[in-house]
Amino acid sequence: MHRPPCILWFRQDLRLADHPALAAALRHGVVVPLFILDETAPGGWPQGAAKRWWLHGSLAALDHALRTIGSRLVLRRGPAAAVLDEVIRETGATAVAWSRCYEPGAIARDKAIKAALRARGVAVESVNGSLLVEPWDIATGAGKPYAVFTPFWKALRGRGDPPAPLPAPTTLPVPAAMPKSDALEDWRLLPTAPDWAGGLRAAWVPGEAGARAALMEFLDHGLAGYAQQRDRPDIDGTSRLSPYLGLGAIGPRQVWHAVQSRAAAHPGQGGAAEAYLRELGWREYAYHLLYHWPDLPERNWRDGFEHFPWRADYSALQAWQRGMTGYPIVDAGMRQLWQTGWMHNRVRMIAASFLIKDLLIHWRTGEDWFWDTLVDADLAVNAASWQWVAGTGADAAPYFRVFNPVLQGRKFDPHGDYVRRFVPELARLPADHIHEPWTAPADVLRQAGVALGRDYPRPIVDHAQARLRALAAFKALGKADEAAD
DNA sequence: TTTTGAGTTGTTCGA
DNA sequence: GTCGAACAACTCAAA
Repeated sequence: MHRPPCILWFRQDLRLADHPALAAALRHGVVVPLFILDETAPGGWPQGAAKRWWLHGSLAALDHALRTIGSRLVLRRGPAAAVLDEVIRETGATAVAWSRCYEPGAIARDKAIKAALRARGVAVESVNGSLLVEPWDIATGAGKPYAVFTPFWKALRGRGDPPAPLPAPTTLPVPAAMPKSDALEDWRLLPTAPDWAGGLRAAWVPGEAGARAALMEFLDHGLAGYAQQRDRPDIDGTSRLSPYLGLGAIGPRQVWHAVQSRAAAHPGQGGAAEAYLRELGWREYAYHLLYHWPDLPERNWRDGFEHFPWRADYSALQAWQRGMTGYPIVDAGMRQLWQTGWMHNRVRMIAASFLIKDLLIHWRTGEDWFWDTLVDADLAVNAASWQWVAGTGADAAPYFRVFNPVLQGRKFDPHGDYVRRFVPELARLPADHIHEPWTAPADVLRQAGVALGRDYPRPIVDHAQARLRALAAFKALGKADEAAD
């Protein structure tokens, strides 16, 4: 007697280890692993181009991993509810399991699907597979969501370690007849004409095995120096786990426990481990914010910015996007993003500050660009981070904090190696001039083969002036508020 | 209820 | 060259 199968609906949890929904599906006996490409998904944030590339690689890897344990991935395209109905009909499944998503569009979709399925007698299990803590499961003493990070982190950290990660199954029973599957290639998630993904392929191995390798690399070579070196884009002292966390090739509980056990074995690394766990805490906090303020990606979290005089300067925006602002650390970051689908965190702040404060362009414009170009594009993290830099967000930077791209470059890329890597036309400039080529003596420029305005742009704005302009605009905002009151 | 201390990531200026 | 203060005020979280 065959038991009816359970559909495991993969979404942003494309892995086999530490997968509570998979464990739940397995308790039913037979499992149909399903991924649905739903390009009509509600919410207004269709997956960006770089993330689609990442998705392709992650799905290929997941299918491969499933085949090693006797199963395979079923790919279907269409509205999620309709596709689920189809697959339920085809397989006779009596249950569906998934890991929760927290984007407002996904919540609405899943709620409707869950109600419809249960009304028809299909069991639904939705579980937490992607967060250390459910956003509704942590609150201030007054029972409200946290609007400041530090107390949020203290509360989360104070809970001790999250549950230990679950092992990956060694075998996955399949139904007698597996439903048909689309061919991944037919989904055209990869760019063609032109194929701009060469830099992404060189930089990344999507999928669960790639995530494990990145984690090991970080534990062996990044963790010990993390507290000091995470700000150094030339050294790459970060974990580079963000794209894997984004589609769930690895989960935060796995990362947490791996870091903790490494720190336990090397007592000197306790401080570094805490610094890193705190960054996981920021990811959690972004989800906390998005859940409780679902319009975080669209609207200023902090009131009073509705009438801020953002500039519409298309040519400046384009210079920023293309890495042609004339500020080497900004341009290096924007080109790293374009080429590899990722940017070092410190440089993200510098580049974001430049767009918002130096160019006075709306943070949503930057949010959109990052959404399209980042392989780790994450609605919660992206929105929370842009709002933080803009000063419109929770716990935001004070308005007078304006990054100076020259000082930041000197401080965090002291030899200029990061700039040299991504702005090769400046590669021969010596370190003491590489972050402000426009002040380099003529003979230094000549020897380095740089003619400003020809090989590399002059600065599109004067930072000192732009800073004053920003300070005045943000200050006027406060006054306008007072006048309105 | 009121009070109090605190709040990711910076820069500039003047002593 | 180094160092502390100013840059604003506000709101949050907890006692």
